[in-house]
Amino acid sequence: MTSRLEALCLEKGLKMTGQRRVISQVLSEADDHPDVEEVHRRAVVIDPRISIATVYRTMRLLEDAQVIEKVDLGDGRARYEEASTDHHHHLIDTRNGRIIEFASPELEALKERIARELGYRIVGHRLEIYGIPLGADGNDDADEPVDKGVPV
Amino acid sequence: MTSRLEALCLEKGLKMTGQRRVISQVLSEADDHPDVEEVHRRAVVIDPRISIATVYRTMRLLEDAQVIEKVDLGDGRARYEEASTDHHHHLIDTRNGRIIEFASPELEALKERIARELGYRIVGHRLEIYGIPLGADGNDDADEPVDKGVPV
DNA sequence: GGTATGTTTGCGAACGATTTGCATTATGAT
DNA sequence: ATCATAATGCAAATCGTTCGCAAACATACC
Ligand SMILES: [Mn+2]
Ligand SMILES: [Mn+2]
Ligand SMILES: [Zn+2]
Ligand SMILES: [Zn+2]
Repeated sequence: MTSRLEALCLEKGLKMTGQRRVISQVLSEADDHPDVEEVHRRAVVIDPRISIATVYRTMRLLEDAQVIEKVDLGDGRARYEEASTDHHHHLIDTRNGRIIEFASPELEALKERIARELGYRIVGHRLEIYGIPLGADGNDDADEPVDKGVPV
Repeated sequence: MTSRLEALCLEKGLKMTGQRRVISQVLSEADDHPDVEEVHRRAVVIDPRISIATVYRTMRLLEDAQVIEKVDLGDGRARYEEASTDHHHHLIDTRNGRIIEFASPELEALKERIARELGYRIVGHRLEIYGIPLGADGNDDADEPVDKGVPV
């Protein structure tokens, strides 16, 4: 019954409350990039006495503890994913918000080289690509389910 | 006396008000990536009867007219630069916020290739690198002037 | 140059995402 | 079971940004 993230939290010595357990479970079961409202929505299904403020606080806690990572996908809100996933970036289908994950060693190497040539050591970076499927010019299925992220 | 951006606005047939002239001048003279508050601060020096709301509205107008471009550098606010500059990305010095511009044809090509392999046509993309100078481990001059952007 | 018409402005209020103060409740260690 | 400390819920505050509305303005027309 203890979720993957709950175990991680215990390892890190975080005090485990009921709401933290539920949020950990929600995040463990998520295979997409939910924002805080979405996490709250899913958490409330499991236990209705969880406030949005607690979700905000817990997300920050888990982020600080490096259990989850914030992803900025360009819409106004913060989205999250498990930190244990391999490093990757996101291609956002602008027709419907669907997110495709990808990794590229060449890209990582190139970015290192660019920074080095500018005399810098990289401490972080961000890359997103926005696109539409090849050969799709209309805005078909503009209302399909969103962010069925595919694990990298 | 008519600034570069003011000329552009006239070409596009925008109604030229006093405040739009001033904001155009401020943006024409900027060689960095000011946010709206900063544009307002600079505008007020030239003519004190310019409200922040008008700056917000004018930035959006100029962005829609493709006279300026919004840059998201990861701090909470929107920053802007002239749209006429060549395509480039930003390396942010995390010690002091200084911004270094760079362009990389290899990077652009690679990104195209990645998207194509995923079956997508790119409609936009974003990349920023955060770093500290090679051989700088302390946080020296953490309060120097910020964002002396170097034209690409 | 005056005048009508539609735009733009300034102000403050509204906004959406996130954080925070504070009184209440729960956790984990005795 | 007790207790000190940390976490929660709620509402109010914050930050960047947008919006409604009445007043001021730009431009086209006489
Ligand atoms: Mn991801
Ligand atoms: Mn730039
Ligand atoms: Zn990367
Ligand atoms: Zn690029």
